[in-house]
Amino acid sequence: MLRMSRLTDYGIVLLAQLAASPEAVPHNARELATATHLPLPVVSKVLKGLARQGLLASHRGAKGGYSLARRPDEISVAEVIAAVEGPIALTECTIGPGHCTQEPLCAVREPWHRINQVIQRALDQFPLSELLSPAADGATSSSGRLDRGL
Amino acid sequence: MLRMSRLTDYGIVLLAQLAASPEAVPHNARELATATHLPLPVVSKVLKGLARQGLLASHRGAKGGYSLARRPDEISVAEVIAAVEGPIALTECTIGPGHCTQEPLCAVREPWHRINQVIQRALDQFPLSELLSPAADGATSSSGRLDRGL
DNA sequence: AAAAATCGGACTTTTACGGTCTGATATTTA
DNA sequence: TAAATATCAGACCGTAAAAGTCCGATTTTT
Repeated sequence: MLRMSRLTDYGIVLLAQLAASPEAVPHNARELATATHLPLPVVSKVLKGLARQGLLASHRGAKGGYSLARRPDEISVAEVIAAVEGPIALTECTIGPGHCTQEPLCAVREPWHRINQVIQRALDQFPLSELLSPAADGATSSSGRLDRGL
Repeated sequence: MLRMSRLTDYGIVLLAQLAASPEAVPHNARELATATHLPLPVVSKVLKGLARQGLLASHRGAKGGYSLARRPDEISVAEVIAAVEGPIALTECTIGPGHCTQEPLCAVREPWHRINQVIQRALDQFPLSELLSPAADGATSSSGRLDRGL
């Protein structure tokens, strides 16, 4: 299935939500949870991770929350994936030496590395800004816009 | 980690092994297991799956075994992945409607679909035959093909 | 008839994912 | 200063999927 962790998907959704909101005002986990219809504890966990990896700036205390650390066009999908679930590596040996017991005998290690690079490159060039759905256009810029219309 | 199932890796290794040997004669599971240093039951399981998906031709009985169903340059990495672990789908909603409860509200479903296509296309154009040749210009040719059609 | 294979599937074990919870710390507000 | 509201760090657990094993049936060759 070549699947990506669901947490990563949540991460993308949350970042997209933040990117869609015009102001630089931090949004807290509760807000984002209701806006995205995701359970609060999960949202909290994901945001924590993204903040630690430097994709989000966190502001503690009352009136605190999270805001994008960079502009949406300067954050790539590859970065988000790597932030949530570690480096992009289709096989274990792609991470680095010593992860696979068959390393010395393996014939396809180097080719896998090439394939991995292809994907890495594709995701590197996919900025967060391009994730904003064309259906939701920016005309509704009056209020917080944290409500995605039901 | 964006990781791929280990079984899929085995599948690639096994197919590469078959592609490397002068064709015609079928190779049985035991042979391939010793050649690739993988446990026999696993090899057997993977080969079965690949045969069922039409990537391998199976020959039962004594002197039987498996052989490639097509030429190595006519089998793509994408096909192998799909054969072992189902369709390439980064998120559940990529498989088809009805897999994700948040479908109607989700803002990033369509963008994910685009990303998925990028990867799909890249893997589609990566033939098994390119897994054998020791690189050289593989990376450049791959990046040359890497065209995100948006 | 015997040997050597695949075939189909059930089965067990293990890992890791998705999700929850709690206590500590920082910041604002009254 | 005290209370309220956040993030922060991490442990914790249940389930599901992955990884691997095994067996009986079937097919083919010798």
